[in-house]
Amino acid sequence: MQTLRSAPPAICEQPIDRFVADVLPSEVSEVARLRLRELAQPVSAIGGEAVFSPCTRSRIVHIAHGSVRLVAHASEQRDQVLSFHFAGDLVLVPARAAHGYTLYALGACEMVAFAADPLFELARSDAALGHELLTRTLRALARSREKTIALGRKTAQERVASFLVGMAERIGVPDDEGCLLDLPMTRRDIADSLGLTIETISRQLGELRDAGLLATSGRSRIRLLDLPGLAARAGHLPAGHLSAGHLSAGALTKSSI
Amino acid sequence: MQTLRSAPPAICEQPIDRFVADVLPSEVSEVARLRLRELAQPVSAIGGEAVFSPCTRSRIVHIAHGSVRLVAHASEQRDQVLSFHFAGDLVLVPARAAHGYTLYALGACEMVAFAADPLFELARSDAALGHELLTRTLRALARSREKTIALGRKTAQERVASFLVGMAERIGVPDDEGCLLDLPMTRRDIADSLGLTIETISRQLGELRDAGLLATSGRSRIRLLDLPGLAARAGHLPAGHLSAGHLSAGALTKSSI
DNA sequence: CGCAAATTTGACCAACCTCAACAAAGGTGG
DNA sequence: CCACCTTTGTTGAGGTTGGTCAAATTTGCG
Repeated sequence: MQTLRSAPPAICEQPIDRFVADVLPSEVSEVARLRLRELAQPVSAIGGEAVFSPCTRSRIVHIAHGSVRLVAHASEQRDQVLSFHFAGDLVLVPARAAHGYTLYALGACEMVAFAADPLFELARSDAALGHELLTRTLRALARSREKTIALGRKTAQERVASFLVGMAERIGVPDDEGCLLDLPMTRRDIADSLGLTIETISRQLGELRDAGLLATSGRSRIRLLDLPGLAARAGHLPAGHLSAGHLSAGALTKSSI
Repeated sequence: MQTLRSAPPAICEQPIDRFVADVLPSEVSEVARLRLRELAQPVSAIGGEAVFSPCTRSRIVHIAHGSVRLVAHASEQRDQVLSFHFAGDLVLVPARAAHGYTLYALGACEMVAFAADPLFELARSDAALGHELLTRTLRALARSREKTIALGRKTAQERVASFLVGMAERIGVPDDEGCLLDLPMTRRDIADSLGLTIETISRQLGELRDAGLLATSGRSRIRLLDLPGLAARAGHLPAGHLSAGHLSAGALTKSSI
């Protein structure tokens, strides 16, 4: 991956190189690569920091290291977390419209940001880049729809179980006795993501613990002891006959807008 | 738009031609057009009919005439309407994954369906088609996020007001005294879309009527008398300083996946 | 070790749901 | 064109889930 130009002495991989490796398909034209490097804008943030406070122009952000939450402001004191994103993901932060949007770092983050419009313009002429953006946007849409189902028609317990199963797929570490989760977000983040309160999150986690489905240790460590049991409580269809389509569960494991 | 091949004697426009006119950018290559005609699958449905009952392969459906609702089945007796779509829109009906999905006609419908995979494959080589699909998918994502905000953090009244404002933008007919809506969906459809019950929809419409914001006549006719007032009750940011970005409110008016 | 922030737990409350009865709409057949 | 009838929508009474407020407890950092 010889993509460095004026190679800065890097201890670890530079965010821009991580972006190239993660997002650019090998068929992307050389001219598009150069244009992307022109548009790329490196961004760092520390935990809790608002990356695009009042986001005035839509942006596409690639997460090289760390994790973030994308928040919509429904009103004073009412935030809705639209999505969580981890290293390797691409996030679309929309410009203010009917609501305002902000991207917050959940911990120290290294990112590469692009103004959305020139990026989409570039995709108009480069089919490989366009296809990559389309694929990721479709994944984001699938996740957003899952969230719609959860918020519209699921109980508090089902929402929490869905959240845990979803996080297990994305950042869970397989383990002899289930799956280990080290959540970078607080209870408030989870509550604002699931349309609940921190108290309800706490109570539901307690119930799932009492039911033997998980064990907690400290603030952020959760061991999932019975993933199928959790999926059942999440109101998911029984697994096993999932189709192998373009957007099947497996395809959703990594990276999305 | 000379896209007819073996011109069938058509009284009105054929669905496939409507699709070509609505969706295909003029730059789409001739070879891609031919391939699209191969993949296209005309579909008709009457009101209430399930178009893809248990949707096994992901599909992209273009609505030539009529309107539809995309439904996710959270469980027996618990449906969530993910989106409504009208003539000119493109809908992605996902294959069964964690939940099952079905597309229902809201009235008599003429559509053109595609298996999603070959369509995306075609977009991989044709940048213009890819860009069109990307643009529409981004709109769908923006709408889905709006719904997430509504379901996660809005009261029943705010949800109903948001719904009305959104429908006004899509199918409202401007009128000397506000905006006239002729809703093709039932109260149940609205309830399943907003994560509420039909009784709550009815009561909230009653309150908005008593507040002088709208007038109803019959089951489906609603006259919106005070759009700014409704937008305020919807919890929207005050209008006026909306950015002109790729996905600003105006750009969302028509067509999406 | 001390402390501020995060989380848990408990008691109470309200928004919305459930169940039930009623009214209106609008299609059908006479 | 009208009476009937089914479907859809409205209204009311009471229950439940999850929210609110407050206090106790834990975490993990300095």
